[in-house]
Amino acid sequence: MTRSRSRRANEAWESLLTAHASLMKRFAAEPIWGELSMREYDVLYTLSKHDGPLRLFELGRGVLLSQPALSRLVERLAERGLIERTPDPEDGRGVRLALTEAGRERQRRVGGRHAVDVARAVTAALTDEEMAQLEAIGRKLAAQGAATPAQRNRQEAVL
Amino acid sequence: MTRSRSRRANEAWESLLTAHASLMKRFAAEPIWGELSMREYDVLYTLSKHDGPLRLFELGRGVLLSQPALSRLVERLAERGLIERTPDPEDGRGVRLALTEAGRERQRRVGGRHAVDVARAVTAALTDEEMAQLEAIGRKLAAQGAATPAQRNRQEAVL
DNA sequence: TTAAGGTAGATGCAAACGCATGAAGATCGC
DNA sequence: GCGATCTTCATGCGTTTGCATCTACCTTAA
Repeated sequence: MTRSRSRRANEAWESLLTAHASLMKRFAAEPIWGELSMREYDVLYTLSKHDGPLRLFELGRGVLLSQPALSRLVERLAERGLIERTPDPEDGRGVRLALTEAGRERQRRVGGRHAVDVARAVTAALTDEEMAQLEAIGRKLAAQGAATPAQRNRQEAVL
Repeated sequence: MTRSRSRRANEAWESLLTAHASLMKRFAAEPIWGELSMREYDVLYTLSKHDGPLRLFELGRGVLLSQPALSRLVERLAERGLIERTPDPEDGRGVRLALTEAGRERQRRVGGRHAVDVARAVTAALTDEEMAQLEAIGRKLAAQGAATPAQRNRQEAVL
């Protein structure tokens, strides 16, 4: 790999990081969250995307949080009546997580307002083409991040 | 604004979020960080990018952390001898932050290893053109996030 | 069948975080 | 020039996080 290609990769990643931090701060400052933290909303949103119940470790893939922290975050949301936690009948170790009706309603309310802010910020900054590019690029990067070390080794071996 | 344009904006943002979480997890799992947390490294890196000393609130713009949390993170790094904190002669309220020699050396060591991982992941996922697109898109989004509410109002008034 | 190793989630505990607030200096208006 | 307001950073305090570890269950193979 050329030196400049590595450098460009790092610049692109730093650019993504900066955009992320900058916009996250802006979104967090919006007065739309009510009693929810952004992390809590993230969990409710992830559950709302999938129709069936999710396992804790599946939820963990999408959330930037340690397993114990996520376990307790879910516990708190369950105590507040937004999530229902039931033992998984197919795996005695597991838990099945699903939104309660209150949780679903809360996600919709907050999510609707948040989507407006996201749309405002992103459409103000990007053209339609750039939005499409970002979506495709994000998808590729996420797939790369999700790859297991073994898969990555195989991938490297091919190069 | 059309409904689908808003929807595309949200999909693009979600794509960025997913990529961010996915790759951050992967990078965090790499055994390169030594005694540094990624947030601590982020601060050291930000200081290393600017040659002159930085004010605390300037540092805060780039870091996704509350002001008190950043204040204490800097305090801990100063206690460990990686950052030097001196009162700002031009503003009695302020603090000037700079890397010590040990801090600079530590940033270089860890940063070098981290850059290798970033390059591996990003170059494996993206073409050169996509990397360039991501860099440009991130720059635009960051600028949008950094705009003050007043600036955004003016911007909207024009539309 | 059962022992060995692996995986899912919970818990103890110290460290770190966010919110609210305080202290001290800067800035603006009259 | 001086009080009112704003800005910058620090601190008290309750909450949340991460690391290490534990328990319970699943899986594999002899």
